[in-house]
Amino acid sequence: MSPRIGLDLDKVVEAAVEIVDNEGFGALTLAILAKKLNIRTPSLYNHIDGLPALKQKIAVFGLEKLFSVMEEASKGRTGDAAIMSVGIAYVNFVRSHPGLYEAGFKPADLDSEEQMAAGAKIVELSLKLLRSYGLNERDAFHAVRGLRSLLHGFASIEQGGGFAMDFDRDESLRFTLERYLAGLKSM
Amino acid sequence: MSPRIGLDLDKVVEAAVEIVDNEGFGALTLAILAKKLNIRTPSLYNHIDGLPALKQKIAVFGLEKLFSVMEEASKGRTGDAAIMSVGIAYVNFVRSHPGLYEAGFKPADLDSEEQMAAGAKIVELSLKLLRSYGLNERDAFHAVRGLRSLLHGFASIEQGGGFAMDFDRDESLRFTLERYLAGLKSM
DNA sequence: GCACAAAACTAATATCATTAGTTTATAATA
DNA sequence: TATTATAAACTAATGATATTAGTTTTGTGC
Repeated sequence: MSPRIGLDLDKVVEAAVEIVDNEGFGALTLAILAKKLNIRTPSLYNHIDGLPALKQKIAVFGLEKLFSVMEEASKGRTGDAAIMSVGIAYVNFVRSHPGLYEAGFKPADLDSEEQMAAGAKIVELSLKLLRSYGLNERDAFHAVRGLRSLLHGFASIEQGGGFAMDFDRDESLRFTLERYLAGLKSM
Repeated sequence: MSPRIGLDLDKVVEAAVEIVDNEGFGALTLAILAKKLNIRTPSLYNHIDGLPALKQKIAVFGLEKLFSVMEEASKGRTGDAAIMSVGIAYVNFVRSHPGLYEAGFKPADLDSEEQMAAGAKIVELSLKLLRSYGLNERDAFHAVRGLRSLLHGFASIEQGGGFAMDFDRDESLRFTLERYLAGLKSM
C-alpha cells in the first residue's frame, strides 16, 4: 500500500516540529521540510494540505503537549505548590520547545476548532487548580486569565530574548508567581 | 533634489505601519506596500534596505510609541494608580496598534541596538513606577519582569483571540493587576 | 503475476524579495 | 535661463517559495 519511503503524516509533523524548535516557527518552509525528509516539495501534498494546514496541525499538537506537561506537573499537588509546579513546567516546556509553543499561539486563519478545544483544556485545568483559593466564580475566571497572562508573557518575553539583564530568570518566575498568588489569597 | 513623488522614509514606514496594524505583522510584504504607495516594488529600495530592515524600523518605532504612551499615562500618578493607568494604557495601545506592537517583540536578526535601547526605556520606567513599593533592588527587578510578563501576556493573548469566553476583559486586566500589586505590598 | 492505489515524481505557474542597470525629473548651479 | 548632477523612479532578470496538474513508480492484495 505504500510506494517507497516509510513516510506518513506523523513523521512529516515530527520533522516539521524539529525544524520549528531548532530554527523557529517562522523558519518552517515546505522546501526545507522536504529536503529534511529527502523528498521533493510537491510530494508533501500527499500527506498535508499545504503549509497553513501543517502549521495548524503543529499548533494543536503543541497545545496538547503543553496540556500534558501541565497536567503531569499538577498531579498530587494543590494550592500554591500545584500552581508553582505547573508554572515552572509551563516555562520549561517553552524553553525546550520554543517553536512548538509559538505555533500554538498563532491564531489560525483556518477553521481552528481543534486548536480552541486544546486551549480550552488548559483553561479548565487552570480553573481547577485555582479552585482552592476560595474565589467566587467571576473572580476565578479573572484569576485564570491572570495566570495565563503571567505564564505566557514570561515565557514569550524570555524566548524573544527580552530579559536582557544578567539576573536569574527562574527566580523571577518564582517571585512573580508567589506575589500573584499572595495577592489572590489576600482578597 | 527629488524626482516624482513626495515619498521619503517616514512615509514608507507610515504606510507599512498601516498595513501591519490592519492586516497583521505577517501580512507586510514589499509587494503590498509598493502597491499602496503606487510605486513598483524595487523602488522601495531607494528608501529602505529590504524587508528585514523595514521590519526592524517598525519595531523600534513601535517600542518608542509604546514608551510614550506609558510615560504619558504615568504622569502625575504614583503607586497603584500609576501602575493601573500605565497597564491599561499599555493594553489599549496594543488594541489600537496590534501590528506595531507585535513588531516590537520580534527578535531582530539584525543589529538590534536601537530596539534594545527602546526596550530598556520601558524597563526603566517600570522600575521607577515600582520604586514606591519599598522592594529591595533585587526584588524590584523581579517585580518589573513580572509586570512586563503580565502586560505582554495579557495583551498578546487578547490580540490572538485567546480570551474566548464572553467575559469582560478590562475587568480581568484590572483584577490581575490589582492582585499582583497586592501581592507586592504584602511582602 | 496482475491490478490498483498511494506516494513518489517532473513540469509549470504565480508570488515574493532582491539586484543590476536604465530613465527621468527636480534642484542646484553656471 | 540653460545645464548638469543626483535622487528616485523605472524595467528586466534571478532565485526562492507554495501550489497545481499530470505522470511514474512501487508495494500490497487478489
